[in-house]
Amino acid sequence: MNNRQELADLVFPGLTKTIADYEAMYPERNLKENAKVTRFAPSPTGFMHIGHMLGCVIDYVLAKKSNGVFYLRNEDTDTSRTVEGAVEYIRHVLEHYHMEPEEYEYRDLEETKGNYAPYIQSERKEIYQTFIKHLIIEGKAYPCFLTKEEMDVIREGQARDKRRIGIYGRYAKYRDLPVEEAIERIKNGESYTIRLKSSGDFNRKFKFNDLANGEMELPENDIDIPIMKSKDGLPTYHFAHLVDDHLMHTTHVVRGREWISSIPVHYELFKTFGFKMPKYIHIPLILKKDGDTIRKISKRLDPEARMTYYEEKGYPYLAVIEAIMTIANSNYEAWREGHPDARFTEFEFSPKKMSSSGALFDLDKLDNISKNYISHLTKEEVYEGVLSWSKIYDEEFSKILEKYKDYSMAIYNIEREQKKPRKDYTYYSEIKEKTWYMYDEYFDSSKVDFSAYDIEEVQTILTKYKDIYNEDDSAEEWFNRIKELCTSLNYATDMKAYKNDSSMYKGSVVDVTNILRIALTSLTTTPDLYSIMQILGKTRILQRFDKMIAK
RNA sequence: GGCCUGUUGGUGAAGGGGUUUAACACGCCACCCUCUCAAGGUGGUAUUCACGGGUUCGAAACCCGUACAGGCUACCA
Repeated sequence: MNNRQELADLVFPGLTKTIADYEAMYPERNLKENAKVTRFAPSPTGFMHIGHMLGCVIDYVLAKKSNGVFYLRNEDTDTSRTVEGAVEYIRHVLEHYHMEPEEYEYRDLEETKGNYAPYIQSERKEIYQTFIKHLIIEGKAYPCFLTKEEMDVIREGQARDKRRIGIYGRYAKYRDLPVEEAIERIKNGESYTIRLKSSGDFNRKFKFNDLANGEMELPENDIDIPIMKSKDGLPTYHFAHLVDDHLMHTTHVVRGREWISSIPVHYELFKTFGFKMPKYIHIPLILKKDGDTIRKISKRLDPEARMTYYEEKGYPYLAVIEAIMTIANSNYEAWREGHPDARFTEFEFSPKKMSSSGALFDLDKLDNISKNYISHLTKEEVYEGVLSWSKIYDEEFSKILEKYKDYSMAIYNIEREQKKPRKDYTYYSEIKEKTWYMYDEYFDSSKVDFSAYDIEEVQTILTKYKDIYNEDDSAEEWFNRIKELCTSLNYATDMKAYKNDSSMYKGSVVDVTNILRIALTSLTTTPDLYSIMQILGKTRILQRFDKMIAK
């Protein structure tokens, strides 16, 4: 038994499997050629960012389009940051957006699916340790006894001397410590971390091809990065990435641009083990315009950074995905025009076409997409959408919706079933604001404001209109009747004539219809009045008129 | 300080040496249509691709500098 073996056994006693054992346990996936294996691998911090969502959607599209696998992995190696309920929240979001992973592990449900389990990193500790142990035996990793204070001193010194910061070269104090001495210190109970014994040369460059950014030239890593933490023996992100994506046979890693600077580390790690690197797609950061400056969207400052924002507002989930796809590939919109009914996963996503600089997430654009999307739904779909939204966010309104189902659907159907439907609902939370006056529960005649008009004139018009109103009128008959009323009261029916010489008239049809509109809805702007009156029905109409006349 | 990566309109962007007088979409503005809105229609919205040099008959596109912006530089992911 050589010394390094003794050290490895001391650090990791009782590990029974080898790397080869694990590789045998998790064999190649049996997939068609070019099938992509992607993963959504969030840290359970309890919230989800629009940037995470971008990555997640890309992962999903890549896998679905190629008949590959999209799986969920819980990256909880930082135990101090894990938040209770975070995984449940992620599950909720994936469900809400209908992007359920094919492989996952939900501890709370005691439910695991997939042949590469566990999918929770904290449950994979022994696997990582087996790989690290191998490195120690090979002399490619070593225990480091640097304390936090010592490292602070090193860093400050490096900063002062304008040198690169990090534990490398002569700063790696323990990389060449005699193995016996390391064994001795561990036996004495000293705290240590395991570091990679880097063999890279910072002055040497290597070429790396990123699917989104193309080829880049990066310096080799020469930093002895920590691969295992002293606190709990869990690996750092870099090492978990190596082991998991190797064993789970991930083909494409989608992650934020901030990871580009870690590529040299990952490159060295994969090279050290002789594993094939997955392909990488480093996606742009999502930026936001703040006054005159553009900055990274912030979960603290920008409510729209959090995915909860979109649910609370009631954007249809597919509208949000459409907006995200547009950010991902700007040719998506053109594709969508040609394939109005295709699912977004049919789109051939091209990493090369991603913006390499940051992407501004434009809420105006989202609103437009969402409006368009809602306008093309059926009245039943809109009803279902508002109902399920209001059940969570506006219980009172949901009761009303349930009570007046057909009536509500009729409202949503105004100018809907036509080639170019109305677009006035941007998200579900807005629907109540735009339709409340249709419900007697919300409409209040005493709050109708006619101060812009002469009240006696209003009452005359309403009284006269009541007499001629016929609920069976067609739209044309309805309007003709209003015109007749106009003529008899000296209001212009022809807008051009009225504009030419308004002094000849008391007002125009616009005044008359608006008076009717206000009396019935209390608003000056509504969708087509005829449709509204058809839906309100005779009883409600007469009731509302009478209340105004009596005032 | 070091290492990377960017920079095309109000926004997302297309374009990778000459059909670019810079596509498309959103936004904005004007007009038209019109019972108010919404929608729709028509037109407008970068004489120019951060700046300075160079290569070339020709550059937004290729090369070199500069400026600016962003990321990383943790026993966080």
